[in-house]
Amino acid sequence: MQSTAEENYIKAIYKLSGGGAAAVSTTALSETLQTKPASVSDMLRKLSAKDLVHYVKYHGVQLTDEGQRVALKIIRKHRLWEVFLVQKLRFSWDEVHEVAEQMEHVKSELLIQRLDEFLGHPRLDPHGDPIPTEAGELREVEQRALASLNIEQEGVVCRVKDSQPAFLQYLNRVGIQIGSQLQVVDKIPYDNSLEISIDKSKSVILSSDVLEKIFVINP
Amino acid sequence: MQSTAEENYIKAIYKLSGGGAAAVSTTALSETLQTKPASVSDMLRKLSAKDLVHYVKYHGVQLTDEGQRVALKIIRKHRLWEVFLVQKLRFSWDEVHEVAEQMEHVKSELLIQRLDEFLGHPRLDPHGDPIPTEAGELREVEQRALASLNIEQEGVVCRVKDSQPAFLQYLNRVGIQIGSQLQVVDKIPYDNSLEISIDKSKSVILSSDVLEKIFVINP
DNA sequence: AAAATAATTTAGACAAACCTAAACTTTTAC
DNA sequence: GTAAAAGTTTAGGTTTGTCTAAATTATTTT
Repeated sequence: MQSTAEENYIKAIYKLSGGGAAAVSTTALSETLQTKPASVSDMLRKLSAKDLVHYVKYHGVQLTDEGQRVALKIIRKHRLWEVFLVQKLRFSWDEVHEVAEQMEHVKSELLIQRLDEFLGHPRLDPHGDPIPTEAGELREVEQRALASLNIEQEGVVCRVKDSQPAFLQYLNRVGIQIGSQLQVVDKIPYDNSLEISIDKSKSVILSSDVLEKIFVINP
Repeated sequence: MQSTAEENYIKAIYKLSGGGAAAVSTTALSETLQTKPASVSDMLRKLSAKDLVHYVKYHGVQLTDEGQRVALKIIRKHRLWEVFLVQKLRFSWDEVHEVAEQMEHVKSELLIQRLDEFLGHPRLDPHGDPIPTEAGELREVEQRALASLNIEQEGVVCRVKDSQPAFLQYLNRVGIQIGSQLQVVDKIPYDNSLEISIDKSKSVILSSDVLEKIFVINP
């Protein structure tokens, strides 16, 4: 059984490596986790001793198969709790992350099984991220970044890859949510921003930073 | 804000003092919390510095008003989660305690407000214990221990004062749950046990230990 | 390819929450 | 009312997870 701190490291390694494949640097982890690089080194030695990561000094870490299984389990719990908070307790998508971050560490197999059942075995969380199955499988949906669309092309928002309240509140304000119909009205080559129409009505200009974080289907 | 460990001490003091009034000894706490008396002394000094308890060396602790408020908040969270687990996730009453013990430490005012609302502002948890209000009030129901009933007298089970799985599973086996109609069939003076009929059908003999833990209304 | 810079690890400390062993109070027993 | 027993606290140590400062390794620059 892992401690909360260990679980947070494993989750961070998973996210930074984009699914557990690539190696992750100490500095990257220290930024994500808001701890000093020296503390990260310590913890990596510990996770390595537990065979949750492959760790080569000065050359970064990768999750082992076991580490990956653990990561997917935590992510499953996190995303199921997010669905619960939004669908059952009327949280908005910018309020769920911090609370789910705490609930994901509650230890009980039965709890997660029953929660999944209670929610009707959802496939996606409120940000459009896929929920791993009990067996640890990620069912990805084909999708592309809004930034990759050309003029006139359309898409339906299926996912946003940033859970920070500030970003989600920004999307609330411009009127973008999961399911919004977007269309590229114009390209501004100067800074790679796009003018986007939302649900066939108002249009806004989105910076390339934002365009990289919004994903659509049927492009 | 209190740590999980601090919260567990405050909860234990509340329970052992029977509501925060009486003073509680170091040994009693060490037994309840499964820690050594020396560790309890340490923590009491710490809680005292935070003004959550009145602590006089060698003479036990009591909760301060602030400590009592904190205790009731934790108990409120614990009992609301128990209701959730039983009513929404089909847990049985002997499975909820351990999980609720973890969930009670999640920090979010909004979460508890919304959970309370989602559950329909329940007044009692699955063991019949009252749920403190948001304002920190305990709405007790008039009740008496089964042990205090005389021959022929009846009552409806409204509460059981022991959340240990072993005890609750014992009640499951003899067929007693919240709402069961009990009647005293016979008194056995030798060991103060009683013969009790359950829901006007089968009858069982309950030891005085057990009789002290079951509470009834309309006696 | 050596020197400068950046990234990383080791060494030594600290706080929280626990422990054991020893010292100290309080209570109980005679 | 003193002595033994029981209960409690203090002193010093451990583990987990963090920190700063110093040492080490890798990378970049020239």
